[in-house]
Amino acid sequence: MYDKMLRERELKVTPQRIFILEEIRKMGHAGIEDLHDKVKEVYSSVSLATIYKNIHILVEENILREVPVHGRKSVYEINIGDHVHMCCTKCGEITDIMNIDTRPMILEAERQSGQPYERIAVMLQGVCSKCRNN
Amino acid sequence: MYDKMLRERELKVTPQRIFILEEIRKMGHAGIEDLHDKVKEVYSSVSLATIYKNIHILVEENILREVPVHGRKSVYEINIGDHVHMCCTKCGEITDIMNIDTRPMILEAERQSGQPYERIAVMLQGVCSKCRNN
DNA sequence: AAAATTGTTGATATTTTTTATCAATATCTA
DNA sequence: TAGATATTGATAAAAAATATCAACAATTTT
Repeated sequence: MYDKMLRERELKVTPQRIFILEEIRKMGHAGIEDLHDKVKEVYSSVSLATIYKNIHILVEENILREVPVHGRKSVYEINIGDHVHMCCTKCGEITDIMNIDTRPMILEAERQSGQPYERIAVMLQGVCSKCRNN
Repeated sequence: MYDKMLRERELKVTPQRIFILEEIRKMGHAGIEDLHDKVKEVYSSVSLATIYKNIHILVEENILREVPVHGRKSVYEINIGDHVHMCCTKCGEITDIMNIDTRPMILEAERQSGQPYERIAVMLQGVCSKCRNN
């Protein structure tokens, strides 16, 4: 699955790398430290540097995307294109909101400024339904 | 000007603090290190810790806002409420886009998820007109 | 206006986070 | 399967952020 993506970019298909990608997909959004912990469960000797190096190269190659978060460290997700994020101001959980079309906002910005935009990152902040009901 | 905002929150009005706020307003968006350099020009002995402490408390008190940026450290701006940011992928400059209404997107998200959102942060990425013409 | 109170500053130490280095090893190519 | 090349893991180094605390400044109280 990720094999092909890596090969296309001439990145070597190592078990650690595959595991990192699969873990991020499972987790949805993962921080460096979370990831390191998860990977260690299987590759107990994995170095933190390996996590950093992989995250960097995978973001550079557009396989992952960085999601910067207010007040804490970035998390990373599989690059599935632009979409809206929500961050709970109480528990901090980050979730995707997939059904909001961001193109109208991009088009409006392009119309106003006369310059094209390649990407848009939207982060909504509020209390999630789980926290709201507790 | 910032005196009142600080007093209302029972923060002491120190020259360093005022200068930091005025400098951020002038610069539009400032990173910690930029700020430290600017403040040092006038208060040559200002400690980096003072910059950090002020940024933190001023963000907490909603006088400043953090603007997280992909691939680098956050910058900070005077809190003028939600608005769209643009970051040039070539020169890195961050600018405000003031005339895009973010409420429709918030309303749509609220309609879909049935939960309220207090804030929205939008970051557009593209090559700015200055870079485009060079 | 001086004294008391309280918060802030600056200096520095410490911690945390990230990057660099490099030999050993694993992946891939031919 | 051998050779070329990239990746890993260990660790050192650098960079970024936070904690500590005495001296000081802003504000409040008297």
